[in-house]
Amino acid sequence: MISQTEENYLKSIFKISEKEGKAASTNAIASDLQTTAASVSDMLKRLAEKELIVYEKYRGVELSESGQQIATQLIRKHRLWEVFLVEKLGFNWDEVHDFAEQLEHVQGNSLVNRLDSFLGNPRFDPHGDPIPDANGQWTFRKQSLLSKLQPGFKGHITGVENHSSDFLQYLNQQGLLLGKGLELLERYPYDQSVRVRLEDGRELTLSDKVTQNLYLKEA
Amino acid sequence: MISQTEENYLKSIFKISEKEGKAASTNAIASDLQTTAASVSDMLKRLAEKELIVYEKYRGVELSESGQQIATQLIRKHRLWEVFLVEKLGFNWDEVHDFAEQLEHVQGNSLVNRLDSFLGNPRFDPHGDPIPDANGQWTFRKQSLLSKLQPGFKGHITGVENHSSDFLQYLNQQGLLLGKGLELLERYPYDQSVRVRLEDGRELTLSDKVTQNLYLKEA
DNA sequence: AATTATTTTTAGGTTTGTCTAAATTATTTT
DNA sequence: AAAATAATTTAGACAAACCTAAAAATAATT
Repeated sequence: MISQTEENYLKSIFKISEKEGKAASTNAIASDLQTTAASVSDMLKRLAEKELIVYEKYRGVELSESGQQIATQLIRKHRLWEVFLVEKLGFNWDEVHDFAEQLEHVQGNSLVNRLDSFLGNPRFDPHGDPIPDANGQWTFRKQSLLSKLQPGFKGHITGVENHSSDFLQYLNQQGLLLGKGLELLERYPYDQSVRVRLEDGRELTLSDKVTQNLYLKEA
Repeated sequence: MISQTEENYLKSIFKISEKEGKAASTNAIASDLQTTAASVSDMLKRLAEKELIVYEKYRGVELSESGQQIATQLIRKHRLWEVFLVEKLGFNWDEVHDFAEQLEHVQGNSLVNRLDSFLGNPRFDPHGDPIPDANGQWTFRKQSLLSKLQPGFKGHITGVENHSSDFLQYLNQQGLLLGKGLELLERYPYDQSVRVRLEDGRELTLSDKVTQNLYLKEA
């Protein structure tokens, strides 16, 4: 058996390893889970004993095969529940994270698999993040940060890098929702802000802080 | 803040007090929660300090006003999730208890209230048990155990007393589902078994063990 | 290379929830 | 009413998950 706390550690290690592309450091985990390095050190010993991670003292930590499987299924559950909360219960995309954080710990494969069918086997969650299937397979998608694209680019919004509710609410206000089409008109070198035209004809100026957190896919 | 364990104690005390009609004993709680009397004694002290229960040493325990509110909301959540699992995800009524037992601990009023709307504000769960509303109000319904009814009675199935999956699966097999109409033809005094005719014309003999666990309402 | 700074681990302690065994209180039986 | 039985509480321990403070190891700087 694996506790909810242990599950959260595995998820955190997965997330950090993925982003950094290398073993997760004790401090990075502590900061992600809002706890102390000492607590993390403690826990890593336990997780290593259960062979959920590969851990060398002072050298950071990576998930083992079984740890990776568990983390993947947690992310699957988290994101499917987010789809449920938005699609079926009518929550906004900035309101669902905390609920999903709890729901992902509910045990039982038949539940998550039936939920998947009920939702029509969605491949992406309300933030555009991919949902692994029951076998842990990911759907990949070519998408680029708006900050990396050139004027003249036409495409639609496919995801966000920053998931904070502040940012999501800002996007809501500006009508920058998932799937929305837009064209990149111009980039101002001075502050890297950009001018875009939405599919409804509206024109907006977006700061670099926005463009660095918005993913788009070519039309 | 209140832990999941504490929540389970409150629910157990609620259930026992309701059934026995008096304060819950330490032993009854221990047996219900599959733990020891010593552990219960420990926990009762903590719950009393938080004023969630009214507790007099050696005299059993009852819920306080706030304890009762929490227990009621837990039951509300449990039963609404059961409706979801059966109505939306297609589970059988004998498969949903363990999932609901986990889902009931998910925190956040907006979730349960939106779930309630999504399900069409059901007043009864898949076992016929009433679902309290957001204010903790219960819907009452006149229903009688089949064992207490007289030959000639006509009505339909409204609930079960025993919630074990064994019993629920037996009812499934016999087609004795919630809402099914039936007529009580005869009771055999020797073993208190009864002969009934279902709405589809089929006739069945039911043992006292069944009739003592099946609720009916007059047509 | 030596010193300084940072990161990580260890040591020791707290809280929650559990247990067994022993002591105490309540209830039932004789 | 006394004795026996049952129920409950206390005492003392343990594991999980956390903490602070101190020690040790690694990385960065001079």
